[in-house]
Amino acid sequence: MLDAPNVDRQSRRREQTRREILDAAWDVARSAGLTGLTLRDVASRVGMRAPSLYSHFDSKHAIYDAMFGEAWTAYEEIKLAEESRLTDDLRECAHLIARTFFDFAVADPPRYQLMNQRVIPGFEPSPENYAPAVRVLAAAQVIAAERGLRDPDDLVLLLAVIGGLIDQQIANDPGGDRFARMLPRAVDMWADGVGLPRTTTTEKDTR
Amino acid sequence: MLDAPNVDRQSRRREQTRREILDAAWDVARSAGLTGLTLRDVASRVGMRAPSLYSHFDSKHAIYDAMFGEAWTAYEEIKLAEESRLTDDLRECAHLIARTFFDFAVADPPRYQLMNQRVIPGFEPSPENYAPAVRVLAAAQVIAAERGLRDPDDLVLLLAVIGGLIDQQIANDPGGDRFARMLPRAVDMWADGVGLPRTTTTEKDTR
DNA sequence: GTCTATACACCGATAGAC
DNA sequence: GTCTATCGGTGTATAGAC
Repeated sequence: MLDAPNVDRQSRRREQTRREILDAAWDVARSAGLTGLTLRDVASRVGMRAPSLYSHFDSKHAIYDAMFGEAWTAYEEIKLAEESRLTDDLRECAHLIARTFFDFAVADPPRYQLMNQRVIPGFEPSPENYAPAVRVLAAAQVIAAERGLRDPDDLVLLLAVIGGLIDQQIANDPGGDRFARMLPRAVDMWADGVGLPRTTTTEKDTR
Repeated sequence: MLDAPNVDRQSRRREQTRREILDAAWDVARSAGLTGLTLRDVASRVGMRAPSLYSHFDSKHAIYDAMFGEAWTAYEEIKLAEESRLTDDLRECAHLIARTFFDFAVADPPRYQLMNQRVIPGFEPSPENYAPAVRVLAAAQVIAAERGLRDPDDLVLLLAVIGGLIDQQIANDPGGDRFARMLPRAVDMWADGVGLPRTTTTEKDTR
C-alpha cells in the first residue's frame, strides 16, 4: 500500500503540471492560431523541452482533446451560472443564451474553432471530452422544452443562427461588432418563427 | 520584340502547369484536409519535386490564395447560371440561393473552410482573389434589393443562417442530411422575419 | 515517474547546378 | 524550369540520467 498523502501530493503535482501545460497551450493557440500551435512553443512556456510533454500527454492530439473538453466545460459552467437569471419566457432566455454564447465564442476565436469546427486534420474529440458538449446541448434542450418548445430541431436552428453570426464576426470583422449587433434581430426572427409570443417589456437587448 | 505566337504558347503552357498544380492541390486538400496539404504531396501528384512549385507560386500561401479565388469564382459562375431561374419572388429566390450555396459548400468541406473560415494561420486572401467574393455578395445584394429587400443587413442575416447550418452539417453530420433538411424552414423563418409575403404555391422545397 | 538528449521523418523554403 | 542539396523547423519515438 502506498502512503496516501504522498500519492495525493504526487497526483496533485501531476495535475498541476497538466494545468500549466494546457494554460500554455491556450496561450500559444491564441497567439499563433489553433493549428499554429507547436509542442516546442508550449514546452518552452512551461520551462520544458518538447519531448517532456509526452510524460503528461500521449500526443499533440491528446492536448487538443483536453483543450476541447476544457472549452466545453468552461462554457457549461458559464451556462450553469446563468441559469439563475433565466425567466419563464423562452424568447428572453434565447436572447440571453445567444448573447452569452456569442460573447464566449468571439472572446477566443481559436477556442471556438476547436469547439465547433473541424479544423485539425485527423482530430476527433474522445467520447470523454465530447461529453460536456453533449451535456450542454441536452441541458439546453431541457430548458427549452420546459418553456414550451416542442421540436428539438428548433433549438438546433437557433444554435445554427448564432453560429453563423459568430463565423461571420470572426472571419469578416474580427474585433468589431458588425454581426454582434444583428444578434437580437436574429433571435427575434427565430422566436417569431417557432411561434413564441412577442415579449411586451421594453427590456429587450438591442445593443 | 518577341515572337507573339511563341509568347502565347509559352504563357499558355505556364498557365496550364498552374492549373495542374491547383487541381492537384484541391485533390490533396480534399483527402488530407485543408491544413493537411503539403507541397510535397502536391508536387508528386503533378510529377514534380516540391521546390519546383516555386517556379509557379511564390509560396504555399500563394497556392491557398489562388485556391481561394478559384473557389469563389466557381461559386460565382454557379450563381450566374442560376440567375435565369430566379423569379420575382424574393422568398423563392432565397430558397433557391440557399439550397445552391448549401450544396456547394457541403460538396467540398475544405473548399468551404477556405472560403468562409479563417483556418490557415497567417493566411489572408489578396485583394485580387478576394474580389470575386465581394462581387458575389454585391450581386446578391442587387438581386435582393430589386425584389424589394430594403436593409442590406437582412441579406447578411440570411447568409449567416445558411452558413450556420453548413457548419453544423459539416462538423456534426458529415455526409448526412440532418441539417440540410432544416434549410427550407430556416429560409422561411428568415423570409417571415424580414416581412416577405408567404408564397401561396405548393411548390415550396421541403425535402 | 520526470525530464533530457538524441534521433528520425517530415515540413516550407532557398541556393545553385544543369 | 526543374533538379539536388540543404537549412531550420515540426511532431514524435526512445534511451537513459536523475
